[in-house]
Amino acid sequence: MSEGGRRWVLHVDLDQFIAAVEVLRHPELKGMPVIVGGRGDPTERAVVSTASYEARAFGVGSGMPLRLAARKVPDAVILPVDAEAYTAASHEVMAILRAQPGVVVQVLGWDEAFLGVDTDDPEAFARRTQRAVLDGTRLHCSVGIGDTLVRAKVATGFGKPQGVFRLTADNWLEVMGARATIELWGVGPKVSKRLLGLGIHTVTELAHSDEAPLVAEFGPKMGLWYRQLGRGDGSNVVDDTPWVARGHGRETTFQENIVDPVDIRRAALELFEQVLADVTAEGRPVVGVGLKVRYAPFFTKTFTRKVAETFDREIALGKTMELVAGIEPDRPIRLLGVRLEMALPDDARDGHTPTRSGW
DNA sequence: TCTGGGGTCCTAGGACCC
DNA sequence: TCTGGGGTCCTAGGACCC
Repeated sequence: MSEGGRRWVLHVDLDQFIAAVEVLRHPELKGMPVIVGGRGDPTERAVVSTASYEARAFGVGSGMPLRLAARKVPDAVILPVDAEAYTAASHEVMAILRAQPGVVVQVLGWDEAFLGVDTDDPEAFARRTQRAVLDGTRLHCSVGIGDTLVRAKVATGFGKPQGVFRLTADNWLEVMGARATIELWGVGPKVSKRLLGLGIHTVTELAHSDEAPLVAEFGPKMGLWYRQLGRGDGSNVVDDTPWVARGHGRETTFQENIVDPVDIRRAALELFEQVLADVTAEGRPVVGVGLKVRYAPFFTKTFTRKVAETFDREIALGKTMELVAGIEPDRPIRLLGVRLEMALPDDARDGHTPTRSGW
């Protein structure tokens, strides 16, 4: 199966995936600004899931409030999120990726995956993979090539759209070194700010930083991890062990804030039943319950409770309602979430199941 | 402009035990 | 009044990703 050659990591990322799937089944939308989000109603509280490149040209991006996006692009076609359609398209793409010769596939989400492959010509492999995905699904993708997972993941951004880009130890600092740390995968607004507080602005500065201040600021694990991230170093192992969910949750944003305890209890109960159905379908005992409350205007609180390992609905429900009783009275609530943690299956408890950080 | 919904993982600090 | 050292478990909360 193997082509020989050295080990490469490829990161495959579908271009404007959700919008592209919508255009495939609504061909008349091709070339138009398409925005997918919420229930497709820009007067509701919701955010943008994906915008087509035509809409992005107006400054619309994922995570932006739908209301604002609609104002920026008055002519946009706004569609509701259709998770089932995207899941189906995703399965088709992943099946094609797994069919590539000699490849190990680790799925990261709806629209992206790592591929591990031994080859002397990763660019050619990437191009063949793009072709196979396009022929099989009519979807375009970009491919990052790296000698580590981190470098492959970051490389993809330079390949978009429809391109291929390679990042290795040889060109990592040349390409990334002068950039701000927030451009690293896993560094967000908070961490980049705290890094600035340590005098670290760029990727190069992070890569060459002393470990002591990083450890003092972020702890022994994350401190070292961030420096490694700055170097692009880390694992190059693509792990196709099936992902095992740690839990399931449901949350809902109320179009009108709620404050009445009766409404709160009813909403919590409804969410609980939905999550319980998801968890029951997996057949694993519940080991914890969690509640997430977003008070208006924007302040989030989470509570968790451990539950004796149980399948018992009443026990889990009782703990959930204990948490509900702790909600601050008289404060308007805009979001409520219920989450159930599940026991890991026996064969996954010894750390065999992959984790999503730590590479 | 006003911030979804689904997740994961890490850390701090308190309780408790020996 | 001043109070060890080590460990585990649990909860709350922070941060990030797609």
